[in-house]
Amino acid sequence: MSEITLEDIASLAKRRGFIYQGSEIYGGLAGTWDYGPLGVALKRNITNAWWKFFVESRDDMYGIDSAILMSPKVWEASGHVAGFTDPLIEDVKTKKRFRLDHLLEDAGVDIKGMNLEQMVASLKEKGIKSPDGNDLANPANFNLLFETAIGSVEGGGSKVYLRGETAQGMFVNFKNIVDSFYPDIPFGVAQIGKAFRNEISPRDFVFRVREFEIAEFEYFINPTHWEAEFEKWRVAMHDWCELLGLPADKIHELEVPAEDRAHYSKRTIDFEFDFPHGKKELYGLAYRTDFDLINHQTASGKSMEYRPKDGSTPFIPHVIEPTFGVDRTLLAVLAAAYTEDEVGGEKRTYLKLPKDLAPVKAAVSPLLKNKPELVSKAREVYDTLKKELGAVMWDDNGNIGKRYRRQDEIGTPACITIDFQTLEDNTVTVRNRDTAEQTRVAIDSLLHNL
RNA sequence: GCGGGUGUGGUAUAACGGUCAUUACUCCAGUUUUCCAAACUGGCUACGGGAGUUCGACUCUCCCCACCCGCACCA
Repeated sequence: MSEITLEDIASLAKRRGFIYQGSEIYGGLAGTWDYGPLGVALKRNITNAWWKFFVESRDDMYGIDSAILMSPKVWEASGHVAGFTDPLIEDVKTKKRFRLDHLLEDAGVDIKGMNLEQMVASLKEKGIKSPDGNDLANPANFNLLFETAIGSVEGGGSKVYLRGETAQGMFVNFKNIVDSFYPDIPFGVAQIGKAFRNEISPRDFVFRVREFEIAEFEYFINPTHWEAEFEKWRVAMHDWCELLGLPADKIHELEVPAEDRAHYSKRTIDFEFDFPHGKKELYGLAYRTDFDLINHQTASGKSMEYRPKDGSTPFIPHVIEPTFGVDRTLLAVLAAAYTEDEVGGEKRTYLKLPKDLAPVKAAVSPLLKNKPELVSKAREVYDTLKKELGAVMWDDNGNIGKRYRRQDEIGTPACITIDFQTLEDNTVTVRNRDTAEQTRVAIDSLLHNL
């Protein structure tokens, strides 16, 4: 049994209708992927489980769905317009690009408030060369925010950005939530939605893409006990991983050192997962302090203070932010579920998905498709289950073994087969995906059994 | 963005400057089949896109696009 690769997963995902290359018939568009029928089902099951786990099952969490287009002032206040930009400069010989700001900082230059021109001037003044020892040229800013324009007149209109993260939608609605519900602190605001980043090089299937889905929440706290809140969510994130069926020994916490942290963060933990292409970031947990609320208070002129009901001193809440990349979650789930073993001496591939996540909950088949009495009985069972479970598939392709293998590959936990005994005593066989074992179950207790 | 590699049906592949582009699996229709990709018959589907060279290009050249590996980036 060889190591599984990203390509194994991408190939199965395409073949079975989970994930397709974006705009494929036109040669594709880099960094975009389309979810097919099974992919969207799997993704929904994941986001629904997330919503249930972090929002619905709690009484301190408020869900929202904010607009993708937001006032440009939001991104100026958040620091994304300035801070989401990387000034890069090119080695004239090797053509490698380096961070201009990093080169200056390494040379002891204080770059605060410098624009690109000033940085280049400072670089020349100091005679800084590239790490490879050559001259540097062609400085350029790379901003990760996608831009578009409001207004249908070409060239006219005003510039707006596609949101680079969903977090700001939560911060700008902080006041609204407080006004509508006046929750006790601590409380959280949660959202699942698309975000966009103009990545220089999208990579590794759906791992790094230009359009992606994020599930995250901002948990507003009193800063005096931020460590305890941070710890609470750290543990909850592991519980979530377990719920997804991700093996605990494939999850690694990385304490992000101060110099690598985002400017606003006092503490960050990356949750890394052993993906087929290596140990990579899956989730993040950050203590964002009061950075965002203060920025928005300053920029908007609206108070972001929270007045405790007990009359104690008002304060601007601090924020703990757990972030979950949905596409990365789906990739991790697929990678963890992808299993090869042998049944009856034949190799088989199957997705060992948790029942709740499986895109198809059960497949129904007549043992033989040329026996009308079996087919009509199977149809009956199918119709009943379909009504109750929804995600049930009818499968009468080829022979029974072939159907089992087919369902294995998409992770269907149970295959229900109607045979001649069914006609006599109203029982069916239920075949288990993981063990390939079959049990006889009365039709009446099928629902309960699944 | 830089460097290297790759691009042939849904998947995995073969060949060739010159008839209708090979094979397997999948898929579809049918025969058959009393539980793990059986067999038989038939069928759909491909040279990533665009220019150029040539009498003729999937094959050679250039440009573009996408994917993979390395670097860089990853608030």
